[in-house]
Amino acid sequence: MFKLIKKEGNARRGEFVTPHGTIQTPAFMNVATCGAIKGAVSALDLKNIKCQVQLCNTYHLHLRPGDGNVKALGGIHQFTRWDGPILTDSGGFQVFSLAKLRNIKEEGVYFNSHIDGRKIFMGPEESMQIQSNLGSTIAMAFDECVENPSPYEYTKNSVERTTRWLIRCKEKMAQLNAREDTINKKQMLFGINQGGIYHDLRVNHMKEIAGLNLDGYAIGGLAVGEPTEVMYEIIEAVEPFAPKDKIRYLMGVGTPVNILEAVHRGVDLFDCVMPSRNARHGQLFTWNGVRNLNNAKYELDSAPVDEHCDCPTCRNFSRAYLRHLLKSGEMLGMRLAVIHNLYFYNNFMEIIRQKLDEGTFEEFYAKQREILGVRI
RNA sequence: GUGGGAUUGGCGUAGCUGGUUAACGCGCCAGUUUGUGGCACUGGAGACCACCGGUUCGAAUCCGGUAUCCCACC
Repeated sequence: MFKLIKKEGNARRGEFVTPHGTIQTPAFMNVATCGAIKGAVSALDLKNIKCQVQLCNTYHLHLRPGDGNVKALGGIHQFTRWDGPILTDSGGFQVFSLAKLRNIKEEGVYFNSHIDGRKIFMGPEESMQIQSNLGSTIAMAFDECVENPSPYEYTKNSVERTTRWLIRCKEKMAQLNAREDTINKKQMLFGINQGGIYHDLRVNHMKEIAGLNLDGYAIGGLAVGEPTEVMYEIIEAVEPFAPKDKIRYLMGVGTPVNILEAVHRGVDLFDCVMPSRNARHGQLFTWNGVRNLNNAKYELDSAPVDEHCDCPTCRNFSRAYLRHLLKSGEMLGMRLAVIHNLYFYNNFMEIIRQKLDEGTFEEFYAKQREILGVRI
């Protein structure tokens, strides 16, 4: 299902074939946690911003509107009207981000709903059942994303449990895919590497899960507070042990520079809330660096956000207009900003693929890593 | 006309039994945001406390007057 087309150093150009279409990699997944990209962006807009794949969240959709309802309405593709690939995050990250309301046991995790406080339970089987009901293209294994920093012993025990959970996920997924009434009988499953900042735990875990013949391999538990250098080191440590013939996904990352660095180190797939969240707060990514549109200097600036951008926002609207809309709290301001940032990310990935095709990625990497993070 | 109340950074207010750098919200300015509980979070600039005078070691705070505004009554 994953075809490695070309390599330049460790950087990989590939294709990931799914029942909902082929993803050209490296690729960025557009985050639509509750079935919509925050900022009033629908599946119809995704066609115009070079989106290949979107990411929805198991935990959030389970609570609202309920995975049973989504299944009754034909599944997440029919529901959101996006017919391309959809990856569902397992709810594992919510174990981490809702830490104050959780109780982790061998069988799974007891949460309190953030909506009404009601007690809910999610384990590997429940997560797979929910993701099967949603009918996503790719299901993520149910894992624990340990907070950073965590003690070695805690992390070790957690990783071992995450492995046991992964085996249960795989078994449950096989059962569900064999059922008559399953929406997507070819639902894929990705495993998730954990181990905090401990290289030996990371490497051992990756070796262990590499033998399970999963559809893809994610690196989780990074970009959760550790220095970016530590993140890069862990990618370097783990990469040699990730199967060469499987797609690699770095969860939750990151800035354009982070992505560039990770592609350089052999990662194929990304997702991050940063382009959408930062857009809503006025921070826009451009080829010259990062712009804060709230800044007073844009009050009379009639240029587009990025002169080198062909997105619907930049083709039509000025920095001054966007600044005005954002300052006024108009929804349109967020929408136009989110559209720009997601287009920038998706286009950025397209350019990376192009450079890999041409064999000029390393040159591009060396130049852009100095530019993309600067504030302008 | 009489009585009562008000006047504090751009706006709305707190502080008023007198005591070091006058507080808060909004706005403004800047920064943060990494598998999205939250259109968020952090920081900053900005006020001779309406004006004039008095009491006091010391007044945004007490007293007198002036101005403007609000309410009630005639």
